[in-house]
Amino acid sequence: MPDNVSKEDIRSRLAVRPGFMFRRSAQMAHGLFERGCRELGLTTGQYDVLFVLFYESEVDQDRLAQVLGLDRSTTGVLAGNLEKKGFIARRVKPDDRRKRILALTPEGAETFKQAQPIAELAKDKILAPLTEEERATLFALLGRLVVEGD
Amino acid sequence: MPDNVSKEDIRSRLAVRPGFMFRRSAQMAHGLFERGCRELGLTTGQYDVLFVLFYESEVDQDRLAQVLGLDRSTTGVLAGNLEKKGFIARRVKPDDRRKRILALTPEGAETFKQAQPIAELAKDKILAPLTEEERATLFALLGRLVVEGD
DNA sequence: AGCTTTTCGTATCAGTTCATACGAATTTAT
DNA sequence: ATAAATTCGTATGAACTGATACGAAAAGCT
Repeated sequence: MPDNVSKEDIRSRLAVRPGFMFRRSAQMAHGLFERGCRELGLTTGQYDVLFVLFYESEVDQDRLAQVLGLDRSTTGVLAGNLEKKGFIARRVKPDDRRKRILALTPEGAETFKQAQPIAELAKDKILAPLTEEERATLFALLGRLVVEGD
Repeated sequence: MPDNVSKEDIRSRLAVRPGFMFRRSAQMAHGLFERGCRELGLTTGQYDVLFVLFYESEVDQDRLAQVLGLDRSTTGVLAGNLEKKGFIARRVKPDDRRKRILALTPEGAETFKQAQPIAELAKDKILAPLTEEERATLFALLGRLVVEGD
């Protein structure tokens, strides 16, 4: 147990721990997006759901969970909050009554479109310190870590 | 609103969004660590606190929050949970009675030591797909995104 | 058909995270 | 020295996240 450790020392120790750096990155991206989206009342998780629903139809909760890499409980909470806000609608799937089909409402689609420029701005701010090439490198590396199966 | 979008399409759309990829990375690291640490009853956030306290002494909550990049509420909850488990002790700082000095208990230090090999193993698993050089690149890039000020 | 297993969504509980607001203590300004 | 502003911790409320367990529905098996 060393003593007399400077702030820089502890910071550099933390800076090589993947768990810590990933949490900090996610936290920073989350904060930037949400501060920009404050007036729309959209959280990052909710934006992700609208994102999927905007580009894909006939999505049930289980599929949504798989695509977003979430478990069923979390997906249910997210969908519930979006339904409360009137941004998505849930209906039982006729062929398989265990499943609920999710779809954007007109308000949900409209809100998603309004959030697009905010999301772009947040993305730019987050990645501002990196060149185009470095951004590509970063996403390529992360893509190899984040495996589909989970 | 395009239709007939394949699973790969939506995945590749998500794969270039920093918010999404950072969340997924953090989620993966978090899950790996916590599954390994199950029997110790340590979460990643709690491990981070023990990590700082192990290498630094006379840490008050505000300083801890700064180093870990957390706000005061979160830090208070984390410290409270660790205190309940008997892993840390809190005492009022004599010079400034607004502050609480945090310190590892012997049990806390012991548990941290036991968690070390688990943390190393999780780190190896997470970064397994990358070479040493790629890992260095990744941390260098992330380090430039995660700014100290916030 | 009838029984078992699997799948999908939900409910509950715990932990993390932030925003906001409040009380106590300190510091600064007048 | 007294008043105002700032700082530190806490309390409350909301959202995200996973684990576990449960009920309903579908699929598989005998």
